[in-house]
Formats: sequence, C-alpha cells, structure tokens
Amino acid sequence: MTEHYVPKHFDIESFQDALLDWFEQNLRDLPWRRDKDPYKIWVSEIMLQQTQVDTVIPYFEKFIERFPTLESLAEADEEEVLKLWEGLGYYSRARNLHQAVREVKSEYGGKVPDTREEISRLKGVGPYTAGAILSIAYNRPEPAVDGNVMRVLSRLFHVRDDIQRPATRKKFEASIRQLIAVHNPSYFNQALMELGALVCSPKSPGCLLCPVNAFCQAHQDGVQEELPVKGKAKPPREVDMVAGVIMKGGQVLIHKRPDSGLLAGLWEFPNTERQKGEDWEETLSRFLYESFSIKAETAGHVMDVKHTFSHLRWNLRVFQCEIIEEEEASLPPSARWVDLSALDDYAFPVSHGKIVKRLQQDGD
DNA sequence: CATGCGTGGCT
DNA sequence: TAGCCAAGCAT
Repeated sequence: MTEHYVPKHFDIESFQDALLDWFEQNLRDLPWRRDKDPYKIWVSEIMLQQTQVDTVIPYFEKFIERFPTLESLAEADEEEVLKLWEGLGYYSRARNLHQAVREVKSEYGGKVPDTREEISRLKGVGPYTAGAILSIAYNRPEPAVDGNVMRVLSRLFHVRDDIQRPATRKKFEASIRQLIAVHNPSYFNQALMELGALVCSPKSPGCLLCPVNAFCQAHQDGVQEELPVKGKAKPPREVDMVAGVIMKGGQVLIHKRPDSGLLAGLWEFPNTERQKGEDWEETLSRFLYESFSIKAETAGHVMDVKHTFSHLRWNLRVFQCEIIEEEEASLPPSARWVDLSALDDYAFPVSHGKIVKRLQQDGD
C-alpha cells in the first residue's frame, strides 16, 4: 500500500460512525441525489468540477430535462450540448462528456462502466470523477478525493504537504482506502465532501459544530485556519483584444472558435489580440481583411468588456464596422452571417455574450 | 510535474 | 478592489 497519513492508532470505526451519523442527519436535498442513475451522477460530477453546488443546480436541471438519458445525450448535436453549458465555464468538460457518452453507448451498450480501469479511459473522467461515480452510483469502496476531502484530511491529520502537488493527492487517496466505510462507500465519500462544504470550510471552519472534532489533530493543535497548505497561483496575464461587430442586411458576422484551446467550440465576434504599441482600429481592419477577406473600417465604439479568466485578463474593445468591400467566396467555414434574432441559438462565452445582449438591446 | 482551461461568489 | 475559492482534467 502507498504511503498515507492515517496515524497508527486512529479509531477508524468510531470516526466512520460519527461522520455517517452526521451526514444522514444533514445531507442536502440535491437534484442529483434523487436517484442513483450512473448517467445522472456522471453529469453532475462533471458539472461540479471546480464549480460550486449553487451554480450547478439550474444547469443540471435544464440539462437533464433536455437529456434525461445517456442515449438522448449521445444522439444530440454538440452545438446543443454547448448551448446548455453556456456560462458554466470549462467548456471542454461538455465536449468530453458528450464524446464519452457516445463511447459508452457504442462500446458498453449504454451502461456506464463500473470498474476504475474502464471508467478512467473515458474523456474527462479523472481520478476524482472515477471514484465519485464508482462510489456514489455503484457503492464501490473507491476514493473520491477532491478539494473538500483534501482540506478535511489536511486538518484531520495536520498535514502540511502542498495539496496542489499530485503526489499529495495520491497520499490522500491511500488514506481514504484505509478510512473508507466499506459498508457504505457512497455515503462515506459524500459525507466527507459535505462536511468540507458545510462545516470544515476554507475560512472560519465550524469546529465547534463538527461531528468529528474529537478526531481532528488540527483542531487539537489550534491550527485549522492555517490548513490546507496550498501554493499561490500566479496572477493572470493581461491581454488587449479588439472585436468587430459587422452588419450586413440585418445580419451579423460571427465565428466559431477552433475545437481545442481556450473556449473551444464556442462562438464569438471576430476578434484578435492587439500587439503592444499597435493601433486598435488599425489592428482590427487588417485582421478582418486577412482572416475574413472583408475590407472594413471602424464606425464607432460599441463597448469595452473586461473579463478575467483563471490565467488571462482580457481588455476587449468592441467596434462597429462598416464594410467597404468583401470577397464572399473566401469567407472561412468557421464564419457565418446570422440574424440578430438567431444569436440565442449559439453558445457564446460570457465575454462575448455581453456583446450579444448589447446588440439585442439596441435592436429594441 | 507544470500549465492551460471559466465563471461567479465572497471577503 | 484584488485575491481567493469551488465536487479537476488533459497534455
């Protein structure tokens, strides 16, 4: 067995009992807890990656209403899947889920695999999600170590290893294999996460209300506020962007982003990065000609959009553009003229969604 | 192992 | 305001 953090004489059974008793009294009524359909558990776990419960709930409801079964999602167009994911972020999650669901339908007869080996081969299913599905949907004694669990265990065992390091996560997984209640792995894993979300919170943890405070080394040492240890993220890089709103006969030009990288597969208004010292409007005009074969000049400022990603900070300056001349035949296949009323059919990232809203307001 | 990948809420 | 945080994964 790999190295773990569980002390020699830790009373595992008493800990399990205290944790499970608390969970059964305090578990939240969440939409994905209404049944144990592995498909729905899967969808919820993908949506919950790096995303808070309150944010996920309405997305999950709409998604399952439209795609109630694995088969219905498998048969859907990717565009519609992305549209339902619009605003949720980390969009490759949606595309990976869609691809993986299609694979389960074709390779596993529509049944979500129930072994770590098989389920981990699916796109978008990493160590955490594999463990979550296996334990919650199939009641298998597999660890599901997320940020909550690492925070709880860091405090429970007074661990000062950096939780950002993959090696640390593996030691936590080994710890869970020691701790997990084999008679109810589903509740055990959910209880640890629920405890992290409701009691053992990042700031001001509620130790006085905690059902396992008697087991907690950090509480005993009075250092719970210092844990877990986590390396600091570097600040986002600043990028200036220029975008053009180009109208022709009541239609506007939009562009589909490539299927990899930032905001993959989403739609946007034609835009490019402004190089240092370059003129905004000059940059836009040259870009529109080189990428869309459209000779245009700017005809007014529409709006500025400031948008911060995890690793980027966009300062997006949007201009109205007037076409002087265009070569229709050489418009790239990723670009499309659409009616303003049809913009709602396309999935935009939040930054460009703000432009959509502005255009629809102005139309009123 | 480090980095890229979204967004909204909270302090 | 600026920074931190949230049921991570792919490369």
